Amino acid sequence: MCQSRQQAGRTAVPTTNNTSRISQRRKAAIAEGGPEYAAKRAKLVQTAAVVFREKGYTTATLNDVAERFGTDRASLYYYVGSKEDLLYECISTVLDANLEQGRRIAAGPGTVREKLTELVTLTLKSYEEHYPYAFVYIQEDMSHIAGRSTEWAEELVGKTHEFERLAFDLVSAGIQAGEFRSDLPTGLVTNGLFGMMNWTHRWFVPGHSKHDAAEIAGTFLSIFLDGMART
Amino acid sequence: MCQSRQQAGRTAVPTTNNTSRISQRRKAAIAEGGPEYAAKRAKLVQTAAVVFREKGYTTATLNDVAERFGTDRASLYYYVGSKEDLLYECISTVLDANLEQGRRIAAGPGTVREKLTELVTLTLKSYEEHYPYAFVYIQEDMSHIAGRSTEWAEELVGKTHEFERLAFDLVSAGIQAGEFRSDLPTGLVTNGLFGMMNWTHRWFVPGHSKHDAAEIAGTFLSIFLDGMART
DNA sequence: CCTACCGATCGGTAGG
DNA sequence: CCTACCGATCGGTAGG
Repeated sequence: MCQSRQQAGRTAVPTTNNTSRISQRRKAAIAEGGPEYAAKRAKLVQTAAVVFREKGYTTATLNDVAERFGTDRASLYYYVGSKEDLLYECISTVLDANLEQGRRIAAGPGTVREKLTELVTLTLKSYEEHYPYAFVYIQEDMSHIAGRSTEWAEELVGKTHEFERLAFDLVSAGIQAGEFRSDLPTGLVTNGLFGMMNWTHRWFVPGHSKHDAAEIAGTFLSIFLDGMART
Repeated sequence: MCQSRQQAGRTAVPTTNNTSRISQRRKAAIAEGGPEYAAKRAKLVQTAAVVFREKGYTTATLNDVAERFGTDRASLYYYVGSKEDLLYECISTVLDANLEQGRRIAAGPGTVREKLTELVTLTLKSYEEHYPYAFVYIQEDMSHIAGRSTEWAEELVGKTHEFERLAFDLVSAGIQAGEFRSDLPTGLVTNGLFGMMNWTHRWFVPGHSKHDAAEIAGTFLSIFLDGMART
């Protein structure tokens, strides 16, 4: 794709020029914490999520985002420092929410089956609630997006792994406790569960599909929990 | 990302200029059917598949492909008419193979469980065998890639739906025959199965992963078939 | 002086 | 098959 001259160069310096006048004004506006500014910034991120969902992150241009936002492309830089900033904002919101709830479920009371039921339901309801942010999160493979391991990409990949680990540990505990069958590799089982959940982004459009998140979660859980039951 | 002027325009005419000198020479070479030419063209498609897998189709440039192929970007047009041609070649090979085998399985003898076992095993072994073509097929969402409904995109989407329909009909037949439980929506069940299979592209690297296609297929089938069993 | 931008253009690269 | 380019557009920044 088209790269900025900073990326095109051989240096590994940050992509964004953080000393430009517009970036200084952006930082000042963020520091001030005006509620109007914050609201308009959040609205911009939402607009970006809609456009990224429609066209894909790399194919979508900042001009597409600006047009939908009803402003000029150059004006976006009053709110964000780069296109990647927009992607980060889209993803981190839903990811942080999922992770916090996931940790709470894992640490809470209940059997493995109950906790997995909560975790799967949370994931699909979060997808429904945080659409299209959640779509962008699943669609955009971080390892493909970030050419090199930037700090923010590593953070998002790390948090994704932590969430997956919550499920893996629950499956593992279920096998240990004798709730689940023990003849299948735990990693493959967990990957299969996430496959059912994450592939929804290709066919589930909240508000426009035949079934809602609760029904989808229920169906997947029926298959998974019965399929994993000790015979 | 950067779009060609044909796409940027409002017309629905083909992207490629098929009257250019290089395209006429390409057609002549294809018509002649020289084995050397065909072999080098196939090698180019394979190189493209490797690059598309690494960077993603839109992010990858023809210069990336040419560099890996050991030639100039402009020279690629002696073998293919456009970047989209390379994507089509990558995908149609694996898709046609899967569809042909899938039809044979569906039309053949056996119970629903036996046929689904064959279909899932075929899909994962095909992924393993046709990697990285198969990765590109799953990764690149056709509805995102083709801005408008081009002929080749429609063909690939149609064939994908036909393959999915084979599985849907098998699940449906299994419910009718009393082999499967009847309390879950057939569409969601089928989507869950394809989710398990297709999400492999995010974590399964043939030859570099802990488990092979047969083990993955066996694990998914154990969960799915036991989970779908009539209680 | 501030805010929220605009019109114009930068260096580079896209597919062809 | 390369050299030499095109019309268009990229993400990002300049001054006002």
